[in-house]
Amino acid sequence: MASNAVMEETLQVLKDHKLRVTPQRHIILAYLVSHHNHPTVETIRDALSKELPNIGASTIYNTLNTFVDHHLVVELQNGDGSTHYDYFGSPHYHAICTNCGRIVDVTYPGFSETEKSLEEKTAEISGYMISGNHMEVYGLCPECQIKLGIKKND
Amino acid sequence: MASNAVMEETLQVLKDHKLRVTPQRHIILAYLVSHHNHPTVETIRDALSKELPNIGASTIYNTLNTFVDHHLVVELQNGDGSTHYDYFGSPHYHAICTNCGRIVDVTYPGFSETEKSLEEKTAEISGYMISGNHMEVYGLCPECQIKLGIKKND
DNA sequence: CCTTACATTGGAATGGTTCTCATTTGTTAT
DNA sequence: ATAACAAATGAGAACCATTCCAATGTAAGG
Ligand SMILES: [Mn+2]
Ligand SMILES: [Mn+2]
Ligand SMILES: [Zn+2]
Ligand SMILES: [Zn+2]
Repeated sequence: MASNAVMEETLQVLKDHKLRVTPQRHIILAYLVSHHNHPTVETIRDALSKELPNIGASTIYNTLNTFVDHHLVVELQNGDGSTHYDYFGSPHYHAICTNCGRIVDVTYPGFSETEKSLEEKTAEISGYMISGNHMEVYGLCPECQIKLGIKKND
Repeated sequence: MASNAVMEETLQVLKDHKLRVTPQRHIILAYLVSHHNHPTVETIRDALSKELPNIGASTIYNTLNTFVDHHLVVELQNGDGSTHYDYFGSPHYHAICTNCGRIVDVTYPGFSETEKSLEEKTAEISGYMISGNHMEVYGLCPECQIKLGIKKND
């Protein structure tokens, strides 16, 4: 279960975004804030089965779509057919395993400059009024490298 | 219809990748090489209805998935629910309109360095063995800016 | 030309996501 | 506190992009 501090924080986030505070929204957001596992709707439903035993799948979809609209949450695909969700509290991007689908967070000093530069150049060239970006990197996670018997430098 | 030169080029591409040369593959690849409209499976099916009146949807999916596996083609989502496909002849990324879904190609001098740097840093930090990346930028296309009556600098 | 491994076909199945609508609930104003 | 209204919820049905399957067709090598 989410800590008291997380519950306070998420309550404030909902209020800041002028979103109606329902138990479902509060609990889902608290779950996302305290878990960086990039869950699917099913994963969330299972994880919250104690706190919200009767929640409908549509409510989870509605809630997550609302969070996405408010840029609280981002959507990710890893090739397994379902959408993964991620609370976007601090800027980062993702490395996605092409073998097992594992998604890990990545950032580095200077990443936000890279981002900003990409957006500025894109605006200049395309004429789009930029509102955001997604960067993803694909490859084999360390575990799959071992599992598949692949040598790094050879 | 695709030009003679395109047909020769795509034939060679298929051979280079040791892909069996079927009319369906050849025509689909030629279509993608000569159109940068980021089509869906339905778009492709409609566009090729003269040349391939009896092609099955599963054949188009199979073909495109094969091309994706061989890194000839990349998949894109623009939020309309279906996957868009793009022949990836030269390195570029995409600006996607959040209002109408329009996808345009972008590149700039130094882009490949940005890409390479992102991949190297990701490998270092995550331990993944990198095989590729996707970068996308979101915003309003020029047409939608006008349609929605949005001023750029104000 | 024969062989065979692989590709195509079309229809059915799948499954993630959205839709519908009756009911409940949160919020704001009185 | 209460009332009134808009918005959210949840169960199930509907949707539809994509995959699966078994039968048929065909490209490519010998
Ligand atoms: Mn993340
Ligand atoms: Mn493109
Ligand atoms: Zn993996
Ligand atoms: Zn647009």
